Amino acid sequence: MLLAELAAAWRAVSETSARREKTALIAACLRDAGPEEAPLVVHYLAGELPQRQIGIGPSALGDRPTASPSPGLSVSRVDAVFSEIKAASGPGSVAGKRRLLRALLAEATGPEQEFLVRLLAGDLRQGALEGVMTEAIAKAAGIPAAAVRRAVMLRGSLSAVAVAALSGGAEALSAFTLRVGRPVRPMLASSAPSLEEALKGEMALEWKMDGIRAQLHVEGEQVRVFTRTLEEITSRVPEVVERVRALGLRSAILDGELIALREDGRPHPFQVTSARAATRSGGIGGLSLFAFDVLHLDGVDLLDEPGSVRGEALVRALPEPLRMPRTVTAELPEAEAFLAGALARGHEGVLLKSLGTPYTAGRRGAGWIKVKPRHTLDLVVLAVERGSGRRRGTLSNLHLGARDPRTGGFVMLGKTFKGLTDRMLAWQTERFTGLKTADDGWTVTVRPVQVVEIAFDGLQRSPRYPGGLALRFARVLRYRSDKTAEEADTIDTVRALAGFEP
DNA sequence: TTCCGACAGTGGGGTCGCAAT
DNA sequence: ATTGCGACCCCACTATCGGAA
Repeated sequence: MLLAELAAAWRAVSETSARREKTALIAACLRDAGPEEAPLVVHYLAGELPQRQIGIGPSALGDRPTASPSPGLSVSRVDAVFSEIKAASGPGSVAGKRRLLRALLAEATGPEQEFLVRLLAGDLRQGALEGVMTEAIAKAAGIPAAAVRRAVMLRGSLSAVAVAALSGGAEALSAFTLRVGRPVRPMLASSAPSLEEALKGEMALEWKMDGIRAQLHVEGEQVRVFTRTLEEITSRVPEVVERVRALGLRSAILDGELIALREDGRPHPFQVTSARAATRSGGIGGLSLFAFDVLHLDGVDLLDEPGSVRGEALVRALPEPLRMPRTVTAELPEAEAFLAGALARGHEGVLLKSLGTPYTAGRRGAGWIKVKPRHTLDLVVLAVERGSGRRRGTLSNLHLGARDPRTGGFVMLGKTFKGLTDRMLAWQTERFTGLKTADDGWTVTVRPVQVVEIAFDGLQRSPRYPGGLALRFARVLRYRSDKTAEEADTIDTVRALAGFEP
């Protein structure tokens, strides 16, 4: 298939907002691509590369050569060049990667260049990623979307499933089953503002820890560990591998959290856990496992079993210190006490899990609900950045500061663009245009007078901001035009809230 | 006809490894 | 030795479409 056809399909998908039309366009494109190139089309139109990452980021995409006048590039040739770029490493490799990329772009026409650059930047914005792609595969192969979705969750790969579906139909998809050693998409949780809203009848409650999600595959002596995105991190967490190997499980797939704990059992800040899990040289150690689910145990698949059955299996499989603390209740006061216990021990909150639902991998369903307390501060807007994509033409990303009573100035604590409705976006664009004091084309500096109420999950040490503190997951609740900047929260309040010296 | 679940989009801070400076 | 870049951990929230009720 010519890249030009793919680029044209992308253009068409971008230009319609109807999902069914997007699905139909992509399905047609999949049928046009032969069996060789269909997996590439699936990857590209879902905004991914089969190589995953090739070492090309935004800064490498800046300069483009003159476009070729006529299309000649095939989809498989693009794939070959991407592999070549990925393979480049060692001294001089950055320049080498860029040379290869430039040569590829020189072979492409204008629309093809546009597609390639947007693909590599992760910026296709065609309103079709995995969800729509799954529908399109189903449509192209003439099988139910649910069958495709399930195969994707079990196989962890869209393109592998697409190939099977297009060549072998529903029958080929039934060959994708749970297999020890091959990670599945993890089940995700939605969130609720309070226990009252989340607790519906009898449910399991578990601590919610601020660690790294991990899926462990055990087969006799062999233990492998995967992250939420199915990256393998076995070699980075030898202490966890050893601990699980020592249990002598015959075969198992476990789901849980890895976290760095202090001697007193309280959690380290997330930054410590993250650093330990990211260090490849190994040997740092110090991560503890808290498993909360089991998808397979001793030859028996459990992921379609209800939560209660999997809970019992987990108790059989693991000793208590390796399991996430858990209780089962239908009573609000009991749930509140459990949440208070989790918070008192320094954890984020709790998860509420329905006892009846199976492990619905890869979906953020209503089966699991997280509840975390929310902190708020009244901060002052110091500057605003221009938005992009659908926020183009607006002032979107807010720079937030706390008042410094000693200097009369403000200490920046981070940015946020979250929580804004279109109406708020329109209002703030107008408001901050009126308060503008400087404009570098991207960031508009404003008179620091507008107060905004910000919700956030916690404070962390920051090497970036002047106060040595940054907000975690800040989002806008509402503008406080009833307050003046002199009434905003001070940096002293924020420091006291942090509970540590920056 | 209205409601609601799923999806895509818009980005946030921090850390590591590697290559370039 | 330091800096810059890419990748990947953690993540919240709104708008929209289209099927369910």
